[in-house]
Amino acid sequence: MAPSPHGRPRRTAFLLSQLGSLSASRFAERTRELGLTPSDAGTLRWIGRNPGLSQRVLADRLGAVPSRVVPLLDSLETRGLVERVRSSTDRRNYELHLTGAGQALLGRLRDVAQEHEGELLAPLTPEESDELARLLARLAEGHGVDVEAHRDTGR
Amino acid sequence: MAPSPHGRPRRTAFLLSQLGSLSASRFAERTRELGLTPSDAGTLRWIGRNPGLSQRVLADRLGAVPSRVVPLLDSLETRGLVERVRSSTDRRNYELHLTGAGQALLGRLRDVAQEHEGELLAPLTPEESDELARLLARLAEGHGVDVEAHRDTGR
DNA sequence: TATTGTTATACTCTATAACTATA
DNA sequence: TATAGTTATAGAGTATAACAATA
Repeated sequence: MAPSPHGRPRRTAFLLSQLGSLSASRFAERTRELGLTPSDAGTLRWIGRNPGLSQRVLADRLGAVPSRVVPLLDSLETRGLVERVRSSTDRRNYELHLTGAGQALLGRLRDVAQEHEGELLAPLTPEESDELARLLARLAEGHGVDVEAHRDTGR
Repeated sequence: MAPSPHGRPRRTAFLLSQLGSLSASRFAERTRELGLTPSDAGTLRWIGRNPGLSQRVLADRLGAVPSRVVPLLDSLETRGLVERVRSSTDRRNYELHLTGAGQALLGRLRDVAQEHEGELLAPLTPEESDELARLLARLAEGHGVDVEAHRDTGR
């Protein structure tokens, strides 16, 4: 890319990294208030949208390795948020479901996500927020980032 | 924040996290080709801009703890990129400097950063890139993010 | 023989606290 | 007594590979 009009190099990519990190850490603070890590939150989201999915598929969706989701689900199951049900058709794998408590928490999680969104975009006007959303969506599309994928970036 | 005009919740904050993570990991790939971690790169940048600074100050600038910068500098010093010079006025602390090789590598690092910027913004027109830079700068300012600070987010 | 989920292990990254040497 | 830097240790997070159960 060419330098900016004044000859000073642009740092937009770097700024994007910094703000992305800020957004992720602020969101992690909010999920922590719900007793969840960002990985917990992503897992609840995926199971909520795709009830009955297997651990193998969940691992793929999260961009994680199967052994990684074991302690993740152990923790959520212990807290009564998720259930592992043996598949009757293939007894090797589980069908994952949210419990009632899990669904309720997922609802609160969505509220929290919207609050987070509002706080993050507060410095912008509604028009600017719209424009930013458009530009980021275009950038994501150009780089093949799946907007729906919930690959948690961790902290 | 209010939902988007069509009632579907916006995911701009999440998109920002994802793209920030993408930007950081792509940059890490490029620095790795130079034999540097992102932390190495940030350290070279800070010393290059502030020759003679102490490890304590460097740690503050990097947002790290003093014990963290020890192995970082050990590695850079072993590779002949950085020098630790005992301060003559206060023999407790070091004055950090880049060697000639360190300065040369910092130059290549700047080239790499600009290439990275170009690749990342490639899906946008120049006008859109300008607009994105403006919006992100406004967002950073609103949240008190120091644009010059080089707090590396890690991977 | 292949696949799902599990366990055991190890590796990376980082922070905390104790230590030394100077001041 | 306070500060710069160092070392030792421990913790979080994650991946790799071997394993048991089922297909």
